[in-house]
Amino acid sequence: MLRIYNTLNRQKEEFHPINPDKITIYVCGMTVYDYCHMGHARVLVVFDVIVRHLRRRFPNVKYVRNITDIDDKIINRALKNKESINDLTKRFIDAMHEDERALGVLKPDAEPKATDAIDQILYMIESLMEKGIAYQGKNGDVYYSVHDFAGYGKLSGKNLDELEAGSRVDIETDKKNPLDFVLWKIAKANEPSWQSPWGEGRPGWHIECSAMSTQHLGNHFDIHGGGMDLTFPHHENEIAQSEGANGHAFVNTWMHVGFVNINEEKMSKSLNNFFTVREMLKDYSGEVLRYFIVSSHYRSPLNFSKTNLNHAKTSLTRLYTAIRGLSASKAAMDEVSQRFDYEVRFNTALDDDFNTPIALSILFELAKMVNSQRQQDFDLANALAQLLKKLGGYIGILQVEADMFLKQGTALSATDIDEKIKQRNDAKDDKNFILSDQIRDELYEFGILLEDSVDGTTWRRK
RNA sequence: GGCUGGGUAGCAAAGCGGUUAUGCAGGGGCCUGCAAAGCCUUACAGACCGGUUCGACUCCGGUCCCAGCCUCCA
Repeated sequence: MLRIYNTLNRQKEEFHPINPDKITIYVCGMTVYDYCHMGHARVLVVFDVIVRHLRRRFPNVKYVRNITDIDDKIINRALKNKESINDLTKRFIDAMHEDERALGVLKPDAEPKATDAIDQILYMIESLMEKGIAYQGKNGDVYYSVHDFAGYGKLSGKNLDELEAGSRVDIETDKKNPLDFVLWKIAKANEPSWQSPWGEGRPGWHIECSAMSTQHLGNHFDIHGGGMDLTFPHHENEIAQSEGANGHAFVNTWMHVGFVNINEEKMSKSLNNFFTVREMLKDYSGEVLRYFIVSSHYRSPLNFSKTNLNHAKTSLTRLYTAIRGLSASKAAMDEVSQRFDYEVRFNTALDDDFNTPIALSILFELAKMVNSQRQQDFDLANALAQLLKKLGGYIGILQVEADMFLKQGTALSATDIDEKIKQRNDAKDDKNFILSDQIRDELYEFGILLEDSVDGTTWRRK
């Protein structure tokens, strides 16, 4: 039984799909005006893990993750860079796709762009106008009237009185209420714009997600997710727009991913304390970044540091070391999967609100079993190693050859290393341990670690 | 000020009203020419103060501290 923490009710709930034959999930993706940072990476990886699990649990899952490609920040950045908006957004969409691949993130079933959804956006705004929930201000902008939607605040646990009491003085007199938000913005000179019944303009932030999710998944769907900072106002406003326009329950389960922190502080653009994915990929493989992300629960804060990234690398090395040189038939693997409870426990962990730390701990138990059986029962060790690799695949790790992971990124070529190993083994045969240790130390300086065994000497990067 | 979360061993990170989380690091041992890897073994927790209970890290109340949202943010 799958249980998911629902922000709407602030508790874990049994997941009851609207239609078990077709699970529907929408995640708010990037606004594409810059490279993905680790916070974006976390959302991408977390929902990748979630969707992988849903796909094993249900026959058909439709996963939609949008791209917001029109927005003030995009316009400003394009102006600053002296490039067209199209060039800018295309560049960062491509970069995002590269980062995703490095992180082992599978493609969503649909990846709609806001600029391709203008018709749906206009249609939705018209519905809101007809129902009297939206109005056009004196400046021409179209606003959503929060007082005309009864459920406003139900997701973020806010109520309008408190919000107004705490809100900063807003001098914008075009709005009836300071909390009203823009649905359609009248274009200024040289801004991209589309025709609309209210004048040339562009969509406000929030409406594109209501329009795209409805377009791809219908008025009512199962799961909607994003970073925790989207709870308010973005998701609150989406509910107001969609339920206001459609007169229908919008989303059953709202999921929010915790922040990536640096020194106990949220990583964010405004604090300028962010690290981009591609920056980190210079020093760490995408799989290490991915492991780092799944090593904590998705709702907990994730403290970003080199130390913690190194921990992730060490942990992953242990798992790869366990499966190194082992393989078994599917039949043998299926047999051990039945005989032991690792797979059941692994799935149970993921069923409990996608508890990846517990799932990982089971992988380590399995690794220990593999290692201890290597001498005792080699066939069993092989089969268990295969199972370990399969379970890793459920969360998108352990899928490259162990040697590739263990040897990647060394300064010396494999042939040079092999030559050194041969020299060392000759020295060892002559009992010249001073020389053999010297060669080993020399390689260690290059980040190469030697391991002697009965089958000979192997190496891996430190 | 209002509303959310959270404070777990040296570090990271979970579950759980009573039984080993897990990984790294540490101690002891096996293995090794010595290492590395691996195995066995061991120590180290639950911010503070009360309460409930036969028994609380786990439930309840209070105190302190931290983070986040209330403005663009994943």
